[in-house]
Amino acid sequence: MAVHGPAMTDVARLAGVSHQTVSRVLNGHPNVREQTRLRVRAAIAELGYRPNGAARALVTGRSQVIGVVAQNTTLYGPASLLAALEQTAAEEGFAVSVGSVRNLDHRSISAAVERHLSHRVAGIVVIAPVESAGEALERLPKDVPLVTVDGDPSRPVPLVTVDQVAGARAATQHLLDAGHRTVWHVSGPSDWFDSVGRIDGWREALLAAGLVPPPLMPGDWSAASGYRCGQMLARMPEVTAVFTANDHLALGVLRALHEFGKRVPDDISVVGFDDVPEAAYFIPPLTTVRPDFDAVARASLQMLLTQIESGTGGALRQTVAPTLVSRESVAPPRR
Amino acid sequence: MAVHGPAMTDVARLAGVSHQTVSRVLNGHPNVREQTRLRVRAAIAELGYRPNGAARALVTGRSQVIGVVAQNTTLYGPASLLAALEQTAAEEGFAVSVGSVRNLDHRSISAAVERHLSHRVAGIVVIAPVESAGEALERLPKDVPLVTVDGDPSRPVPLVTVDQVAGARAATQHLLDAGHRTVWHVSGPSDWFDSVGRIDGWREALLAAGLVPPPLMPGDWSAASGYRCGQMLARMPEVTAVFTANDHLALGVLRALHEFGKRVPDDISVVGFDDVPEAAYFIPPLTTVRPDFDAVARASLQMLLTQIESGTGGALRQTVAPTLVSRESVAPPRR
DNA sequence: GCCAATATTGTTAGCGTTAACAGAGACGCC
DNA sequence: GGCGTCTCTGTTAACGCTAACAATATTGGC
Repeated sequence: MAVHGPAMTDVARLAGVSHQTVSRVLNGHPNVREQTRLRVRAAIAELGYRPNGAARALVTGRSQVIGVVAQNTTLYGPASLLAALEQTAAEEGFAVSVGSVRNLDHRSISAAVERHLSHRVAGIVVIAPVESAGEALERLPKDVPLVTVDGDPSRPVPLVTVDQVAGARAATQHLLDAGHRTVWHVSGPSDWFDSVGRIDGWREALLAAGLVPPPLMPGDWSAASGYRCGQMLARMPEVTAVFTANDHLALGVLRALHEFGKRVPDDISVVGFDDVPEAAYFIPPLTTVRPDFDAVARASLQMLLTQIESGTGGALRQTVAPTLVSRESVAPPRR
Repeated sequence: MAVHGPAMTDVARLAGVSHQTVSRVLNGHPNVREQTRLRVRAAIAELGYRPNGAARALVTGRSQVIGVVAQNTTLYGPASLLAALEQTAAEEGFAVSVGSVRNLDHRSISAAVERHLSHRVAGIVVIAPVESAGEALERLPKDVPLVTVDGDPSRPVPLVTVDQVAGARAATQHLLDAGHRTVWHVSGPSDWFDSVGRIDGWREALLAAGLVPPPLMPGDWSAASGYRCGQMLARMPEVTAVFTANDHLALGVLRALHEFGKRVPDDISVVGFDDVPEAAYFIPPLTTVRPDFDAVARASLQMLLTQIESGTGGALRQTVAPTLVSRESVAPPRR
């Protein structure tokens, strides 16, 4: 290991210039003669020189790294977001450092943020979809660019979020439009903002149609909990339409209905949320709501870069609209 | 943003010691008087001092960061691996920097590695499950600790991998044990080692039973390709058992079979691979093979840390055995 | 061909940390 | 009591880079 690569001075010596000129070439500084630039580039290539990010970070006070704090990066949503964020960041020349957290409480989040700060990240993206994270975010150091994704809409922190309410409203409305008398909802955990937003959207759509929302079936995002709720729904003959807070819940519901001999969409229509890649191959293919994770990633990175460059804090807010993807799990009710 | 936090000298001044003593306290150096240590700690706390990782990385030549190069972190396998890796790394005091790559070819991988190297990461984990990555890995700089996960078994590079062959053999054997005359296989893309290993295991099990493997059905991991293969399989009356290279392929197969009126497991048994969380809620619940991603993550990090500490290169190799998870998608064939 | 303006390059001084060495007490042993 | 040996602490010099300034070409206008 021992041997370190060549440093800027080595390149400079080989190219017959000062290290500062090398630095200028590297940073695309304008006033460098073309001929010199080429000589330097050749020297860089010949030595296989690689700039030392640590040294640069030390002197500029910022590294070209963006820290991400997230909880469960195995879930489809967070995973997609992280991947999209990383893609986008790479295009802008930034690396992404992940700080997974077991719980999204104050301590855990602060600790993750501290870790990022001691590496002098240029900015931080917090994927903080739950209640308990909110408080932590306000107490965070104000001197680092920060953006939250799917966080608490009521906090004065820069926020990018999928419009859960609109998505849920669209899903519910879609079922009502198909002719259903009412729509049941299997929700996510109540401390997730995503959950709350989807519940709100569902409720709004029903109220707007002059309907009284039926009791909520609370789930926890997992297919297992969807299955349990599905078993209950299957036993209630009046149920003809179900909107689930994500596709995995829908999968569980579908299986429960199947076991109880209920046919989808003939007996009961189902709409999910997320549009996981497999949703098109559920039995039957699932009508669902697709959030645009790329757009969210782009928006949050953009917001972060703006802060980084301008130095402005500012509590911006941006919302990305999801789209309804119509497949075969919805049909008019049989009378 | 402007304002930088306190530096080590500030802490030193407040504690009435030299900055070097502060450094010693921070790094747990033995020869510091207890009283001094406490005074320093108090000063650190009072100022909210945070060590500057960049400066440390500059002087030591290594940061407390581990770089991960991966392709599609949205897929269940890579995502789980990444999450597990991050968890484990955090416990050891390391941050994880992700370098996603669009393609796993030489150029892309090298570029990602270069990015990590210029940040002077302590080590690199390459999740390189495809053929085209192999070459790139051998050309990589030898002076940085590196471990590959699910890489090319034939290359002289430290490697941690799930025992694909054993997993596939177990899956196939499980179907044969149930009484099936032969087992068909829907595979992953042929340039993935995971794929190749699973094909080998399937073939081995059949050959060991004195059977001639039926033609391979090539898929690409997606439910869509599983669906296409499933449509073909459903038309062939002699097919009674299918082993798919992952659970999403299985999902596609299940749906195709369902559409063709084939019942699982009554008419055809299906076994998947991965044990995605939803597999237990497929229709019917899927028998599958579960790789232990945590174990893989632990093993690779361990291997990496060993290299980091000892400075030894060494082409170690470690294999993690997967386990068969039996559910309802397998039954004896009807005669 | 001369001067000012401009383009290009070089020099110097840190950034905040660790490593290597040096110094100052305290202790024990002959 | 002198001296080697610890234990603890301080001093100095890098690490590789960028920013600020200084110095040196080069250019254009007359």
